[in-house]
Amino acid sequence: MPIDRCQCRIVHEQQVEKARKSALPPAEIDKLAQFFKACADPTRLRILLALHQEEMCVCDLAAFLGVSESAVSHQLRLLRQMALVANRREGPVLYYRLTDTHVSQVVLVALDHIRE
Amino acid sequence: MPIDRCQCRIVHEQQVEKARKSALPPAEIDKLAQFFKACADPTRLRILLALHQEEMCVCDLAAFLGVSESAVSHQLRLLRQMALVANRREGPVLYYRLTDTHVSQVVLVALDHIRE
DNA sequence: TTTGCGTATGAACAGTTGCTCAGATGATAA
DNA sequence: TTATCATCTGAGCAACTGTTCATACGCAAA
Repeated sequence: MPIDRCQCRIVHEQQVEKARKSALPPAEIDKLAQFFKACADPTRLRILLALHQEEMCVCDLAAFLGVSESAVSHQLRLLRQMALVANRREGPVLYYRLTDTHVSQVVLVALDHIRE
Repeated sequence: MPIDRCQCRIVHEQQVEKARKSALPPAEIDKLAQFFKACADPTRLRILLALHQEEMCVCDLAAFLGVSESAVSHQLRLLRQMALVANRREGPVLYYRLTDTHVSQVVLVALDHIRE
């Protein structure tokens, strides 16, 4: 019987209907959530902020962050899958960089928010 | 002995040093991560997007989202603690709204990113 | 004060996350 | 080929997250 989980009697039908009409498709909501998840970890944030300055290899990032190279590699894979970073091979070394400016933009606006 | 966890011999000292100098303080990194965590859940994202249109009460949000009012209330508390939403009481009803435009801005830029 | 409604809260549990460890790639040089 | 280096990957586990359930709170009308 819990089909409609809201047991309230007073529901502003118009507002709910309006929200339903302008809602994004579930697939897009999930993608958005995934994107924010990628930014929602201190280690990954520091990676993104570091790469915002210039490209770096896994080894450098590990030294900068003070964590194991394995941990960095795992995080970079996640960021790669989300298309936030890309890499370039030079011999045995992989240099990572941000894929586009959207990432920096998002982080900088968020920074404005928490600083205000 | 694992003070310096990076066992690599080739570390680009200059780049690491540059990254260290321009790094944000840990407190700010954590705040940023918390902010993104608040956006990193489909339910909370849908709440934020709905409130971007107009203010809504807990009951309406529950109906719109198709989840229990308790679940909505828990999520709203989190968003309140992160100062992403604020509320206004009218009798027994609490109407929630976004606190500022930064949230919408961030979400919209992120949307651009995933759509490109 | 008592009742009823909308909302808030704490405990508890399944699912997820980020790390470490050990081993496997792939490129390069001997 | 073999050895070495930088990096990647899968398994495993402690810590965290989002939901449900039961209960408590706060306001308004009776």
